[in-house]
Amino acid sequence: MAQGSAADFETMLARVPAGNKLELRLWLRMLSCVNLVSAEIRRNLRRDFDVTLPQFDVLSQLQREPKGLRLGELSRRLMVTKGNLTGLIDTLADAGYVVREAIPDDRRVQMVRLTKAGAALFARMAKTHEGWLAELLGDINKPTLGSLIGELEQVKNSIHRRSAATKKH
Amino acid sequence: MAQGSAADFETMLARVPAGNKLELRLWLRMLSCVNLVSAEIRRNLRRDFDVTLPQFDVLSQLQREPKGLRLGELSRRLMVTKGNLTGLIDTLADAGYVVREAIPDDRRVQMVRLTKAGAALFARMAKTHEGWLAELLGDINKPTLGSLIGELEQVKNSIHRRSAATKKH
DNA sequence: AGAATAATGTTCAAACTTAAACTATCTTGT
DNA sequence: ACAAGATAGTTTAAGTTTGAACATTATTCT
Repeated sequence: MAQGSAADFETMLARVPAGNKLELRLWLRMLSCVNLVSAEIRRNLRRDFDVTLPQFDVLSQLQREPKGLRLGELSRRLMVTKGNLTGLIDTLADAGYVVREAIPDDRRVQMVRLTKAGAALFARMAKTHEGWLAELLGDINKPTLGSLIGELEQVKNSIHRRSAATKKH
Repeated sequence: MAQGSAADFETMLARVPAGNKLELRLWLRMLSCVNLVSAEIRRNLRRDFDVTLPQFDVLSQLQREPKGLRLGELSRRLMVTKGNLTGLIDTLADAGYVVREAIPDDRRVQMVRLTKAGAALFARMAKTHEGWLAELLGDINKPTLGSLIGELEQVKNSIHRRSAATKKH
């Protein structure tokens, strides 16, 4: 990176005062972790594959769906707006990694799927990407990883049930 | 939000295949949680205070430091580039919420601190913000919150020790 | 069928973000 | 003192992201 990057260790430890509500402390801590990992992954993707993180995320979702995805479904999965996705897909389509396709049933929808080149690119990246994560989280033992995954599922479910965006009616 | 927002419940549960490496699953789950909370907080801040999330983050950091912070230090704490911060501070200064100040010792540095108006705005927002988090994470009991905070500190430390950005060569 | 409503994706303006190049200033080593 | 290097913040170009308005196409309700 061109600039001062992630905070140094001492600064980080001072970030979440113990006096605060537990929920706030948990939020700030999750945010730190995600920011740190995102920064590292983005830097590595650019350096090794000349791909941006959002582009990687799109390819990653499409890779799971050989038949392709509608833009709206892709938007929901990536948790970005549809307007954002339009430009992102334009770029990836220009690069030859994805194609848009109409479907006969509904002339409003655009299916998007990986091209051979896109699938090949993602296959190359996926292994490396998994390695970066294994390295970054290398100090965490298996039981802790399992515990975190389970507890964060509770967190995710709580947010889903209680956020305005996903509240039914 | 103008567009389809966060993924629906069923979609989210299907997002992290059990076959993958634990580290990848943990990463994707952290990312989901942070995206969901960020979206909700951003929406609420805009609706109730007409403030963006990045602006809130800046005010939040400055609120802890009555004497102000250098831009570089602020950049590290927020984990954003210094170039980004320049524009962000410009906006907040134009709005009258922060001021830049030179210091006598070193003519390169700019200290930034809250104005009275900025401190007043943040005080209004802080309570509400804490309430949003308490609501979103309302299904998580105290022991789980504590466990997560502790385990995520391990995660943060692992990333710090192992990321290229913070490795001591 | 026809009108009202909903859903899908695009366009647009404004704001955010990165990464790199740059200017100005300070520090270090000789 | 002075050159070389480091540091602080700004500028710039390219790309990302949101949120709102929009056009098009489907669906629902008389």
